Amino acid sequence: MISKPTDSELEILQILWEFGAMTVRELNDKLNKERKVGYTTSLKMMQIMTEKGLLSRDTGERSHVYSPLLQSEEVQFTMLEHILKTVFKGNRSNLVLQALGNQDASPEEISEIKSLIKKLEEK
Amino acid sequence: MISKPTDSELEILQILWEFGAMTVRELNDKLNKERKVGYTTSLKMMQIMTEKGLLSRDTGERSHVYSPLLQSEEVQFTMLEHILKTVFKGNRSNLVLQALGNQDASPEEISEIKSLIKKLEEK
DNA sequence: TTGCAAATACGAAAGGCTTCGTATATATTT
DNA sequence: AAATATATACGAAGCCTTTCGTATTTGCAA
Repeated sequence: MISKPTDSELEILQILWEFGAMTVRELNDKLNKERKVGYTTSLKMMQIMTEKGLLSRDTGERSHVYSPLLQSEEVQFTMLEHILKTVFKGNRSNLVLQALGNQDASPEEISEIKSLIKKLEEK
Repeated sequence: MISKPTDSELEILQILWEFGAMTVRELNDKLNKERKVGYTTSLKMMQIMTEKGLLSRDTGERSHVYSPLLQSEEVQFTMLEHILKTVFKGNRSNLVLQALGNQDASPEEISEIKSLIKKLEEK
């Protein structure tokens, strides 16, 4: 069973998914473009995430290099299934409707979604 | 700004959304059909949720009656927007695709969603 | 080789969540 | 009225998350 990362952990995972494996220094720099975070805070987070099995690290060099152990799609799936149960009582269509409808989904987004559905049907 | 309830809080909100306002005793009974929870645990949770503005309570009778202050749709919206940002980098179509595709969305569900989209377009 | 810079390790504080025990108040029953 | 049952109030423990300070190690440069 795949764990549900915290928001702070997701912040870190997002960066690793986008840019690939990197050192604490590199990740902390990227994080600091969003908000102020101390270096040792990032370090500690990544160490804990490694313990938890969210990241792996290569200690070959002095500066360890961290990689995500989960793919973004796996976490997306886990998170969606979780709120599907906890806030949508398992009603998948309702979730999609809410995702589509109750706000500013542009016509472009909607048509993109329609074509995705078409592809899905062809399988 | 609407808060993001915890999983335990959602458990309680789900029950209140489904069955309407009720006392701690009633809610605790329903909760205990799912898992073992002490009465004072439910009580404390509901008191805290009241402080937070998630519930209101009527103290007219000896047994206070609690009601949800947020509608289920509001929370659904908040939760979805949150994971849209944190795990989908704002890509709404991707979220919908994941909700639809990477699993057992039945043909019935898909066609239901298509008709929902049609309605959405007509607005 | 001594000193400075940069990295990791570690501990711990602060705050939030969940759980429950105990105390107290209020009804109900005998 | 006394005993029992049922409610709320309150405090606190245990755990997790986030943050950072300090200590230690490692590499590089003067």
